[in-house]
Amino acid sequence: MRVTIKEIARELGLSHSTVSRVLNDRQSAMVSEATKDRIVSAAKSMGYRPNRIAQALKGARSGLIGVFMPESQEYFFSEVLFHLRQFVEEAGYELIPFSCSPLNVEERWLKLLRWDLEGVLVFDYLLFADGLGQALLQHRGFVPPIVGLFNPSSQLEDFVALDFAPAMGQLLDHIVDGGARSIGYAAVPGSFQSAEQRYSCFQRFMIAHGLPQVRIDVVGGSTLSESARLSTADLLAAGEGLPEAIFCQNDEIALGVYKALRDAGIEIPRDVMIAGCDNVPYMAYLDTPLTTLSLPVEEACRIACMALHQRITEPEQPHVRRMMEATVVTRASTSRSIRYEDSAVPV
Amino acid sequence: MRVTIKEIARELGLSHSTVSRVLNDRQSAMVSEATKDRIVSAAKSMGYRPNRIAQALKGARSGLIGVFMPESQEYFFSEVLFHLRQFVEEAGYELIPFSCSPLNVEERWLKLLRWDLEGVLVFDYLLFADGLGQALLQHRGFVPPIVGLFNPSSQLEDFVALDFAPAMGQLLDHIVDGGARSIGYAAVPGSFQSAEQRYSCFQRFMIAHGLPQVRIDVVGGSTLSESARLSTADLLAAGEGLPEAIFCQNDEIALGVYKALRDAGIEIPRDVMIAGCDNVPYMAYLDTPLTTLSLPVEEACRIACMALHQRITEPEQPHVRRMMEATVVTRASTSRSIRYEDSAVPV
DNA sequence: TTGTAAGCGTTATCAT
DNA sequence: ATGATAACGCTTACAA
Repeated sequence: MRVTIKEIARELGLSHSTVSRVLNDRQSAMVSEATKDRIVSAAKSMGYRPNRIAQALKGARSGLIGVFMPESQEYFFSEVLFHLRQFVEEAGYELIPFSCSPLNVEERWLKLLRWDLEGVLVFDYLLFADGLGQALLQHRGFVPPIVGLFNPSSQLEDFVALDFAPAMGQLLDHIVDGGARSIGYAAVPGSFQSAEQRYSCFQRFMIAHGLPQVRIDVVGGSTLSESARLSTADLLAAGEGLPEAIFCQNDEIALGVYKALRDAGIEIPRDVMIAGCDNVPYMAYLDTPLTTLSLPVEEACRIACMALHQRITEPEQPHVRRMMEATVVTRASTSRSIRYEDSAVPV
Repeated sequence: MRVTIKEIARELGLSHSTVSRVLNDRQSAMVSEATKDRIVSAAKSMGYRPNRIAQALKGARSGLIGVFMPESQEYFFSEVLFHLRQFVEEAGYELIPFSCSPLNVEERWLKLLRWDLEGVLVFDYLLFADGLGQALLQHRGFVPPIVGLFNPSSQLEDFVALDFAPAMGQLLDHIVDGGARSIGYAAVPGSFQSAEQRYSCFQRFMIAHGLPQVRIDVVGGSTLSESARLSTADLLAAGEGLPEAIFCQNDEIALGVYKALRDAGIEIPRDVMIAGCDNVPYMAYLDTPLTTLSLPVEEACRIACMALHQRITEPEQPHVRRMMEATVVTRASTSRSIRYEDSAVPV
């Protein structure tokens, strides 16, 4: 059996409240040194460990923070999870991730809410897809503080999101400067809002510059990279000619496009330039390193965790609606003349 | 405030036990249809959600399973976490990850034990480094069922681990068949047991075949790939000559080695063959796709979760000490003649 | 300085 | 068919 404070109390002939006092160091000031010592050493020798479940039930603090996230293997999500865990644990909470697919969002969200979490971090483009989020948040009953992640048009009161517009502009300028006229946009059709923001940036830029744009739909395949490789191979087989540059919704897609082109003997960036998004570290090690948009993921996670912690401890603080900017990491895949070694961006 | 069964009871002029009965569908057989309906609809309209913390405190089941894991950004760990979460959630639990660094293993382990988890999945080479694990498990007090992950020499009663020996043998045969004589082993010095198993396989093979071996220590740098790239570049600068093939402890290291060689104008596999370990999917998309050892991660996670679930529900079952075999994924980075498209292994 | 008792939200065993 | 009550392990007024 588990060792409880009652056990210790019984063993020592004390009451369990005295034991609790000492072990929590709450009102232990007024406990005699003698009994204090007895209790501490008994606790140690008996292997006492406070029961967080009981503490959570009693007190206001459960010490748990939830993450509501898509069930995805993309590098981006594991990177985010890594940093969130780091910051949440630093702040003395434990992080409990709830993943969901488009099919069970509501079920999982309700499951999450059962754990009386102190706060929740939400990839909220997911929650708000199809207005589902509105419906969910209007579920009656208490909902803990929520901080939204990475949705620039978040409906939530607190959120941290990314602005791709400036970086997209710089990147497209750089690509056009390099001599490309027609530019393709490779993406999974029907994507989420944060991705659509990138697409509308792209469209506006192309129209403003009077350049021809091509949409490359990434479909089929088992993984994102594989989908992209196959879709690009199909495009090549169709023989309709390629755009002179391709911007990809993320680095996984860029990798598949890259591979399909290389396998077809197409030179990058000479024949076609490629750029991705997310700055997946592996992409810097390709024979032709990939230009990409870099997201301040760690910093965003830090801010999100701080915001949540603050909302938990001081509920009346003003909202946190923080936009952060992506930056361009120019590498060889878009650089026809100079070969940039790494992340230096000549503006 | 949160809606509780007491609230509902008060609202309806019933006792909270009746409400509980109905909402749990336990002894609700003997509750009149009328009140049953009233309770269910009241619960719905008031937004009642059962409090898992209270349920956990009362009953035996907390519904929580912990993962004790290193604080690492390697792809392998996020892959494992992804699959564990999937299977654990399928079985109706929630997964709560506890990451730790070598510096705070004990502290984190004790934190974990406070959550009266129903079971724990442990990367136990971590727990058992320096005999710490033995010490930890001998902490007095109740310890929940534990299943060890990926440590072939696990001290735990239940574990799932990987056997690299057959795959290592096949891979080295394949490399030697391809014409390489001297082979390097690139690794971070002072690694864990499961990595050391690979190294001793390598050593035995090389000695048995009378071939010269080179140890390449991967040190410095901020990420594993970067360490490997720098270490390899140093080796090249030293001008001592390279081995004809290099086996790398994992794919991240292989990627860094690959990049250093390519940047130096060295052809792969013509001048030097490279192989890695872990089958990180990105590595299949390099200009010269990387040969690697593929681990049955998903299957191993499935078995580990099943084993834990079984140990929880039927504690008296026999131990699960399951070894699974890695397989060779032969790709172009070790294939001087034929270019293998993907995973086909000609034995 | 220490003990008693109430209560957190449940479930479960009694009564009624 | 329903209600009263105890219990899970803990914290915390309040009493002694």
